[in-house]
Amino acid sequence: MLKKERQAYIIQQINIHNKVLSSDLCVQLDVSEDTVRRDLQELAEEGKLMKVHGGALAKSFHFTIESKQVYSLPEKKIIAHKAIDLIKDGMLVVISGGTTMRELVNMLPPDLNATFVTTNVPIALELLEHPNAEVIFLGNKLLKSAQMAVGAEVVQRLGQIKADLCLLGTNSIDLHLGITDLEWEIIEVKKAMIACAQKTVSLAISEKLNSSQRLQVCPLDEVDILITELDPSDERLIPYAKRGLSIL
Amino acid sequence: MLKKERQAYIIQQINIHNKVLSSDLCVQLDVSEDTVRRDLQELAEEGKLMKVHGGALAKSFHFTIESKQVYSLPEKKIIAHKAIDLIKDGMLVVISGGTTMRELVNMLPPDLNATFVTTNVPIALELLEHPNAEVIFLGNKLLKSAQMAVGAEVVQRLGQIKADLCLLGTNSIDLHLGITDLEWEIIEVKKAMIACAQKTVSLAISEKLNSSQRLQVCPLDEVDILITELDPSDERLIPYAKRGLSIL
DNA sequence: TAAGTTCCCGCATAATCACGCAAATATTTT
DNA sequence: AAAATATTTGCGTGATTATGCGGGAACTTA
Repeated sequence: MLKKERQAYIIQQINIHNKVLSSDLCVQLDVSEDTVRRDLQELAEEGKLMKVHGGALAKSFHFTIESKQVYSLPEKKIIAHKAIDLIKDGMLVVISGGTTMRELVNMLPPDLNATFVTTNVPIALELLEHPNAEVIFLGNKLLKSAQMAVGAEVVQRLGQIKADLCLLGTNSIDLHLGITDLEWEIIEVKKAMIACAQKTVSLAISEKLNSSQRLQVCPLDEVDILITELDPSDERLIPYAKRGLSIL
Repeated sequence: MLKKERQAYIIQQINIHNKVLSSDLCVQLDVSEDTVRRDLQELAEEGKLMKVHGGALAKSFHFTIESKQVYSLPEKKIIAHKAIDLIKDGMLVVISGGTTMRELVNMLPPDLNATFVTTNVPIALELLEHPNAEVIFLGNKLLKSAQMAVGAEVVQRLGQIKADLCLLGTNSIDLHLGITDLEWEIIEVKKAMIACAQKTVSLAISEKLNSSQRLQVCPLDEVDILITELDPSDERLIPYAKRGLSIL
């Protein structure tokens, strides 16, 4: 069996199970543990997976483990700042959750007169502190992990809205699947958010570029603008620009 | 199971429940307590959580506890404690806003399995921290002054609910007008809350007795139970008892 | 205070890893 | 096609890591 084949098999297993054990692989592939380990190491260097003691995990684990609850990372401030310029007086803005978004809300100019629609509780609370923002919370059952309202009711009500802008906190974005996320219920809501807005903006710090989770929120061509903390000319962004996204 | 996998699971649990017990984890993950403890310690060193005797807490939990002590008047604690006894497993509870209510939510026993309906943002956020509570947020336009959703949409959806209990944070209560409040939009919602519940409970600290605002929420006879920090035999409560309210 | 947990420490065991080397295999050159 | 070169693989060795267990200390709770 060829090396490439083996590695393809490993990736496949990772995609299915989100993890592999070296011990399993060396039986399935009929090679020594060393070989498996070397394969994993190589794949890890290519960023295809995450090597750990005893095997490897899908890259998505990285986000669970490294869940930076750090509120104000400088990167997030930069992103927030860029995004704020897109919001004009009188706009109706649909806004998702996440710490970047909270940062953004916090930085909104006090004299801005816009209406915000959200399903995320901390964001709503933050928006309430703004002197002029009108806040609409689409409620329903709340999802604990994301602190947001989810479900058919929310999706339906989003369908009745025609927004100018959709600001999307993005967990993972890559060229293949576009924007992806972890939980089905979140996907549903985000999809509806995108659908109801004229322009969709994805806010992602650069480390979330070229990573993907299991479930697709939307393909790349449904995203209009991509905002990262990087300079638009950064090479990491070029493939996205080629796909027609505006980069800020 | 891989170590990182375990740790990811722990982080997930922390994100959902804001806390974990070592004893629970070592059953769920099928490892010894030592291993769990070592995992927690490691995660604590990385700043992902906060280790405490018996388990670990989310890092944010600490902050919320500290900020909570600002509004924790002892009277409110007493009231909250009395009210909690009314909430049983499986109940559907409609709950309004206010600091007393926040105190109450904070003190809910972790093993309580109830569903809560609210329109108040900080209450919703607090409820999300509870490990077992199901939270339903009825959303719409948010009223800044009360940090809650108001409007016809909310009233209508409350009309579709049949709740066991309505916990009402009360600004003013007197013998003539019953419960009163300041703003029209709040009144509307509170009325609907009372109407949809089998039992209405008014939570008020004693200084709010015998005071009234401009607008009536409901007359006294629509309130079933009145909870204050006073002893039920206190003379200030006797007139209310005579009007048929249960006093706790 | 006393009982029951939980924690901490060191140790033993087993699994996993890293490294060098030589054999096997693949690729390029002649 | 043969030789030369490069790459890949497996194995042995010793180092590193992960885990469970015992015993005593520290903490919690009644």
